[in-house]
Order: sequence, then C-alpha cells, then structure tokens
Amino acid sequence: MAGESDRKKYRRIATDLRDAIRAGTYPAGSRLPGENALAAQYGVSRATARQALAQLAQWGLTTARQGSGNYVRDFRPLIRDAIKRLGNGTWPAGQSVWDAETEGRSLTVDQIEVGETADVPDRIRRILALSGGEKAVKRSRRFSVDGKAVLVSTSWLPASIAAGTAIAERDTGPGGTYARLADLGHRPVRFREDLRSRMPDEGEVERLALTPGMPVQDLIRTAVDADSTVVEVNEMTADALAYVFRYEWDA
Amino acid sequence: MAGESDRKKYRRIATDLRDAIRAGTYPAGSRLPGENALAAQYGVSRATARQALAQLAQWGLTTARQGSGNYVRDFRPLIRDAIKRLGNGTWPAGQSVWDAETEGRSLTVDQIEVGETADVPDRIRRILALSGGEKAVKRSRRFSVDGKAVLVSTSWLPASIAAGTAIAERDTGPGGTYARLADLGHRPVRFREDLRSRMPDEGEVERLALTPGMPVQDLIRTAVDADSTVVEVNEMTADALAYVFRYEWDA
DNA sequence: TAGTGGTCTAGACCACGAA
DNA sequence: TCGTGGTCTAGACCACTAA
Repeated sequence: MAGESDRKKYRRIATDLRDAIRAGTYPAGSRLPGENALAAQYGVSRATARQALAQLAQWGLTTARQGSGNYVRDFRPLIRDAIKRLGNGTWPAGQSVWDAETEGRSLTVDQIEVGETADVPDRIRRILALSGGEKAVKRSRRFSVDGKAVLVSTSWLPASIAAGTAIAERDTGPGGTYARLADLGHRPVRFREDLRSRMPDEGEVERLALTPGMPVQDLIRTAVDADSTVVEVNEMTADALAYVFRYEWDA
Repeated sequence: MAGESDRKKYRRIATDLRDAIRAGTYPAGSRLPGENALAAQYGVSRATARQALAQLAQWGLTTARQGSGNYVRDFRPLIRDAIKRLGNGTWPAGQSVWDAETEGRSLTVDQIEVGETADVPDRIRRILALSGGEKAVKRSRRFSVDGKAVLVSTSWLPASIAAGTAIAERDTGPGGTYARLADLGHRPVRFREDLRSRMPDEGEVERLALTPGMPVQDLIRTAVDADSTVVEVNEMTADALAYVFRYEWDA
C-alpha cells in the first residue's frame, strides 16, 4: 500500500506507523512508540523521528501530548442535519458514507454568554444591517460531546428586536430563540447557511482542544423574516473532524 | 494584536511576518524573506527560521516553493449555491460573509474520464445498493479556476440504469446527466449532500495543487428518484480554501 | 524523579528553480 | 551556476506528565 516517495526516512517511518495503525497494531487511543524509541529502532536522529510523528499528526491520525506520548486519534463524527422536517421513508437503508453516531453520546453545553453589546464584528454588522454604534444581542455557547469540545456557536440579533426580551436572557423559554422571534412578529421564514473550512487561530485551538494542524469548519446561518429583515446571524466554528454537515431538499 | 505566547522565537518571527502580511507589507503573491535572511535578521539558527515559515504555511497564509521562496497566498473563494432555484429578491443586499467572486473568472475542465466499470469503492457500492460484481457508470472531472485546480468530481450511476445511454458518453447532451435520467424514467426528486472537512492524502495534494497542511472539503451528493432508488452518487473533493458552500431553504 | 515531547543550535548535503 | 527550500545529524536544555 505504501508505494509513495518513501526514499525520505521520515516518510518511511510515518507510513510504517500509518499502516500499523490501519492494521490495528495501534488501536484508537493507544500510544505510539516515542521519539527516542523510533530514533533507536530506525537508526535515525531524534529530529527525524520527530518529523515522522509530526507527519502522522498532520494526517489527522494521531495527537501529541507533551510529557506523555503520541496517541492514536479516535473520533466518529456527529451528523448535523440542517434541513430536517422529514421523518418519512424517502431514503433507502443505504445510510451515510461516513461512520457517524449521534445516539448514546453525552452532550454538554458550557461557556454560555448572553447579553446586549455594541461590540459587533463588522462582518456581522453588515449582514444585520446595523448602523455605527447600534447594539446587538449576543448569545454564545460551547458544545461538547463525551467531554470533547466540538462546536462554538455565537448568535447575533438586532437589539432593536431582541433587547429586553427573553432572547436576551439565559433561558429563552420553550421553542427557543426562534419561537420568541415569532412571538415578536419576526418569525424566520427563510434560512441561508454558508460553510467554509479553514485552519484555526490559536484561541480556537485552545477552545476546541484541537490537534494542531487540523482544520475547523465555519458555518454562518442567516435567518430572515417575512419582511426580508435579517433577524439572526449565527456564527459556528466546529472541530472539522467531529462533524458531518447534511442538507436534504426536494428537486 | 500579538499578545500570545511569543516567548518562543519561531512564534515571534511567525507573528511578525503575519502582522506584516496583514499590514500589506507583503501583498498577495509577493515573496517573503528567505530562511537564511530571517535567520540572520533575528539571530537564530536556520532551523528556527524554517519553523517560523512552516507556521505561516500551516496558518494558510503562505506557500513554499522549492528553489524559489515563500509566497503570500491569494485566493478568494467561489460560492457554490447548491439549492438555487430562487432568483427572487428574498435576500437583502447584506451579501455574503466572505469575499467571493464567481464572475470574470475562467473555469476550465480537464482530466475527464467516462466509462463503465466494476471497480466501485465499497462506500459507493453500499449507497447505490450494488451487489458484488455489479457495474456502475463512472464520470470523473477536474475543475480549475484561473488555472488553479479547485475541485475533483466523480459521479457514479448504476449500470443497470445508465449503461449504453448518453450518460456513459463524454457529452451527455442538453440538460446533462439529470435530464437523461429523467428521459429514462428516473428523474431525481430528492437530494442529499453530506459535507466533511479533512486533511488530503498525497494524491489529492498533487491533483488539486494544494499547499501542504491545508484541508480539503469532501462533499457527497446522493440523488433518488420517485421510487426511492438511488440513481446517482457524486463524490467531490475541493480545495477547502477555494470554496464556500451555500444552502438556502424555507422554514 | 524519570521519561516524554517542545524548542533550539550549528553544522551538512541534496533537489530544485531562476538567471 | 547560485540561491532557495527540503532533509538530516548530534548534540543541548526546558516544560510537562506520570509514577
């Protein structure tokens, strides 16, 4: 399987380890041989062994823990089905392309932050059509699955609509933000989601406990009401390896 | 702006260069100081200067060209609007979050491959509900924008439906594959798209001319007809930085 | 405290690109 | 040909983790 340009020593070591991982020699969560062990085993300098382990991490196969070792990653992605509504049996049993599990996994929410603020990023200001110092209601949360942070979500709504309502409270009540918007005469009737993958900045690496070198998925949802007023912009950043984003629609 | 853990020398150099890029000192396409120049300038070893440049590449800001230098990346993403249909003015002028351009850019297609084959990956077999040696029609293409490869698309259809039809030809005729499926009594009525971001393998790095360390976006579209038969599976792999994926729907 | 990964030095040789 | 980035060595010290 490894017929690549394995003239390079570090690539040879990396592909050896990769194949061993695939073969099950190192199951998910297990520890690989250390830098010194590999250097001795292959008769190379520690820097070269290190480079091989870095390659594995960059492939998304392992994650390095200082003072401990390199460990085989384990993560089956969650499926986020944006356009749900249909429980009918339109889809055959074929299932998804990727292994994925939603059930039997514990979801927790923390780093909740709710409040009115004038500190709104320009890209959000533009979409919400907010003028200079105009305020917005900001709702920020972090989601974790089985203890691993997977998604940070920040929602923005015009203060002219949401200020002083349940939307500006921690608990928005039954039905959540969208139900409250409907109560206020601003029921969302149309949604747009823009997805983009990119490399994270340092704050995101920390907040999502990302393996260095692995991407994040950005998702920006925009909701408009019947008057074509943008009533919410929700900016999400997800651990790209933790999620599959699904969209379904009729022709 | 750079109040991070800049105790590390390579981080200090990397953030310096990053800020200079942001400030416009090094515009898109321009060349950064080389490894030796940086080593001399900062009084560090070449390995450390190298590590700093590697950090910039990993942030997606630059790209290294052997024998030449490190260059500032330039790429505004394309928008792929999956669920089009509506030209109506539902959306206010607010526009997209990301800079994006579709107009005035030249789109080219190459590496076209069309034919009937029994060599179908298992994950595709499962979705198409193909039995053991059953064949499929495969249509593969690569898309480039302004000379830069951005997307590889491979479409699979059951041979029992598509073999011997225009779908198995290079030119599928007016309306394309879906129009032909409709002619054959298998008009797609429902679509599903699963998106996932991941790190590319070596073949993809080459085929999409990717900067090492940057992610790709996987997209798998499944189309079913009125009888809930899966009539097409289209697997796309895109340069993640080249694309924004957009979905719009009514509540 | 012992072992791990993280950073860094000061050299070396090679492959590649542009002049 | 010459400068560039790519690979590699053989050391060193530090920060962190686990026992």
